[in-house]
Amino acid sequence: MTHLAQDLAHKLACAFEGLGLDPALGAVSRAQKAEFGHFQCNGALAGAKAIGKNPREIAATLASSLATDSDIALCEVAGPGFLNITFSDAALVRQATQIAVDPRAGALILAQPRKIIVDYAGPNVAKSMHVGHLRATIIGDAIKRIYRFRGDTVWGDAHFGDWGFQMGLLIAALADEQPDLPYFAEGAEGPFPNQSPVDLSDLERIYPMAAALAKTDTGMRERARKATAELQAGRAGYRALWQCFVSVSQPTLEREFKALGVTFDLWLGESDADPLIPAMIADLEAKGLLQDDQGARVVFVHDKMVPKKDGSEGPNVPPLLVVSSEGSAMYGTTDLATIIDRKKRFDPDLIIYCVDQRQAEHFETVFRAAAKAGYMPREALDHIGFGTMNGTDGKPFKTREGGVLKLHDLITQVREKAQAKIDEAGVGLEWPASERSDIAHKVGVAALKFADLQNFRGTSYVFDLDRFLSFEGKTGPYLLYAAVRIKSILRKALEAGHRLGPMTTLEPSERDLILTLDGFEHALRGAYDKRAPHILADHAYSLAGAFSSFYAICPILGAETSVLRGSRLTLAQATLKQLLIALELLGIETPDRM
RNA sequence: GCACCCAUAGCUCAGCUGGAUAGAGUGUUGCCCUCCGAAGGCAAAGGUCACUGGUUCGAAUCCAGUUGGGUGCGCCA
Repeated sequence: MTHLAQDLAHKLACAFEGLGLDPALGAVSRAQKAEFGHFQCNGALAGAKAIGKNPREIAATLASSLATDSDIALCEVAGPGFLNITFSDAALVRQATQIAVDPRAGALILAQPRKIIVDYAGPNVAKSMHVGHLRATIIGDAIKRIYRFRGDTVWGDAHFGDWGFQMGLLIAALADEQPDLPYFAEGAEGPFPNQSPVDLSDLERIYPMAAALAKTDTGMRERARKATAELQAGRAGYRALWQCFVSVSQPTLEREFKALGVTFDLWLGESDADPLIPAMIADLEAKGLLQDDQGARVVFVHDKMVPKKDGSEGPNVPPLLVVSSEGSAMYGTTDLATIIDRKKRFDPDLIIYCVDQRQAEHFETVFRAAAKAGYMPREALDHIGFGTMNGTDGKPFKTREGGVLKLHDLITQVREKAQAKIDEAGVGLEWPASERSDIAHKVGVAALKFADLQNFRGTSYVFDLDRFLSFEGKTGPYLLYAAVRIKSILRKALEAGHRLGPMTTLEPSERDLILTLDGFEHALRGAYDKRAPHILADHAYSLAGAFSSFYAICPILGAETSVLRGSRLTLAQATLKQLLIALELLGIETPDRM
């Protein structure tokens, strides 16, 4: 599989090299205007500086090197030294044909695949998911799919938040509320009842209450710390109770992931790393990394000292807190032990953490400690942060009632909106009810995911419910609509006995569509290298747009000749294939009709 | 106090190695369904790229500073 842009860049790179210049100058990009041709190369301008020559002369030399190339219809020097390149229709047709027969629609496979773990979503015990979890879930899922598609071996891990002080809080709060439960009896060894004494709604009521109380009530805080330490030390009653918390939380979380079409290869929890902690602490101690500090045991990871507000000096990066003064494992302890666990189980080349940007410093601390202790090199650990979700007022998002919007409610809303849209448009009234509701679900989830994935992950963004509920313009449903129309055409072609045929003469909109198809690999590589799914989302949108323009101008089934019809069917088929792959990599399912 | 991130059209956002007249969507104003699905297409209007200075033939992009906003800063995760 070759690509027009890549081949062109390669040819220009050779020409630059022939002039004694950096081959990287041969990079090309899609022309920004139709009159500039198909691609432009700006390397002559940058190269001119290096060897002190006129950029137009260099550009002219490059142009003459392409003059005899049969793929190039036109290559001209413009302005101060831009090179505008137009491909021949023969080259475009050849490229479209290649994509049409390639099962990967033009996407290459990595020459050197790696083993990668993607840590994403981060659901927690006792907390149902809200809109804030949306990004962590769907961005991580898209990253996983993109990496896997390009050839890496990838494990997605939910990294279930089932450990630490929050568990102690729940235990202490429940002990206050129902002290007679058998789990709380001193020295109780069990067996304990199979039936959980609480359900998720109990936990969701208890947890915020306990967390708030612990902020003001030192007694509550102490009881929770003690419970945390005892749970981690293995107190049977607490372990049994903790198991209940996990078992009532997990199914609800899995329901949400299923609705979003998100799956995990591993559902490991923070607790799974717990057994490794004692040995890890001993190891850190043996390596001389563990130090006593303010009653806790820490690993210092700073590289310099900086002045602090009280006038004293402190480390520029806070130390990793390994053992609290209560003797409990902390967030960072678990994360460090999880790295050891992952290394042991999977020996990954890279671990990607898809977690809120606000935790950047925490991960930096953990990664440095891991490198210092020799568990994983620093560059094999990467935190992919994303911004917070704000309301239209620019402040952290809240519903009108002032609470958080649950993910389940959001999904329900978009699905209902999609259902209403289908009903109102009167489409498919004769379709089975089950299919109509399935379509509504797919359309709704597509809207939800694309609204988020089209933004660069790094910055905070505004959560506007209306935007998520919009199905027009640059939205998920627009992409589905384009795909569904192609499916419909191909279905009708099949019924009428029309066949796909070789590509022939091209209209301008067809050339544009082919050039867009050609850019798939570039977009995929960008999304992969930058760990930024929005680059792929943008390509999918461009592709759907290029098809829609083509569709509006060029009749396919009603083409003037059967040769032309066959050619356009082939182009439509290639477009559909690539669009479906792109959507799948974004985690968006496409219905057959809508 | 220190550190990191951000500032682009009325609104929500793209802008890849610095490159030609800064792009989408939405909203506003037009036009297009006797013809493959109008959740669509075509077009117009709309920007001192927060501000100032610097580097460069050339800066939204790189550097410095200013202003405005966000986030974080050891015993929550």
